[in-house]
Amino acid sequence: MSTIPTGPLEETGYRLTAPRRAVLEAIAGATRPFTIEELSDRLPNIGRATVFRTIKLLHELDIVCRVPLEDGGIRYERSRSGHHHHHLICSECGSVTEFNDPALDEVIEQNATTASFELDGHSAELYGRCASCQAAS
Amino acid sequence: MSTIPTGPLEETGYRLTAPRRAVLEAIAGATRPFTIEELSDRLPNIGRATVFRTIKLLHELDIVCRVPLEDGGIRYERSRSGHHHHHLICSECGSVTEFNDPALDEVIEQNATTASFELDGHSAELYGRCASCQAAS
DNA sequence: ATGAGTGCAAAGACTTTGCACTATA
DNA sequence: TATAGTGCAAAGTCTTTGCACTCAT
Repeated sequence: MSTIPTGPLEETGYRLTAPRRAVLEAIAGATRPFTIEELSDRLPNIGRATVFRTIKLLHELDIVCRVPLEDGGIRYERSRSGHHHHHLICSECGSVTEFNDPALDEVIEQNATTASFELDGHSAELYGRCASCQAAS
Repeated sequence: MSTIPTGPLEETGYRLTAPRRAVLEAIAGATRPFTIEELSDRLPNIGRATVFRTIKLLHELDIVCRVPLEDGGIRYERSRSGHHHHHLICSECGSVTEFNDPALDEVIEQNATTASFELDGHSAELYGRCASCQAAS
């Protein structure tokens, strides 16, 4: 079970309320990137608006990050502190696996430099079929 | 001025109608990635639903592709035939520049291979400030 | 002529907002 | 206790759908 990162909230002057704790726990317990709806369903005692507001806040504080899907949909997941990563998204079972490759980040930075572009952030998502779905067919 | 690619529509058995021509022209004339709303505003005589349906169709036929923005928004642009490319998206002026880097694609493929992932497609977007916005500040 | 395509308006899905109430700091 | 945060319901957005009509083939 993961630790719930309450620090960033308190440190930034936000109040640590029961609904926020509940959202943080649900996020910490999530086994894969989730939609607002899934999160909200898991938290029936918390208003949907609050879930939206909380996720928006956590996203601003970099506690959660967005996972853009191929169909334009969006999921969220806990940010690994400071470690930027990318995703392997299975279009068959929907599983999302993280990976990290310094070479990839480097190539991206090189492209930005070449274009005289001041890089703030980037996203790289790979879409296809995961190993288990391949094995299953 | 770019040529309007009507071929893919006809070849696939879709009818080449006046509204579709108009959408294709608007796309060909676009100087930067557009939203459905912008496109629809440019085509006041065409029903919004038709614009949605047409873009959906063109996206399936790979005539347009999605440009995912950092804030989760989506824009579209003409696909360069067969040439997968990536974007430099300026968060200040909103300009989108394409780039292409075989090294980037290669690193991505390597990661997929390492993870035994069957790669269908990928997206890589770089967010930051373009050269002119840097110069302007 | 005939069925794909269209426009309109209604319905849906998703997200935000207003406001009175609650509870943290 | 002062005010950030919450819940609810209403209001927005954005997108899709139903249906009768039109038009490309």
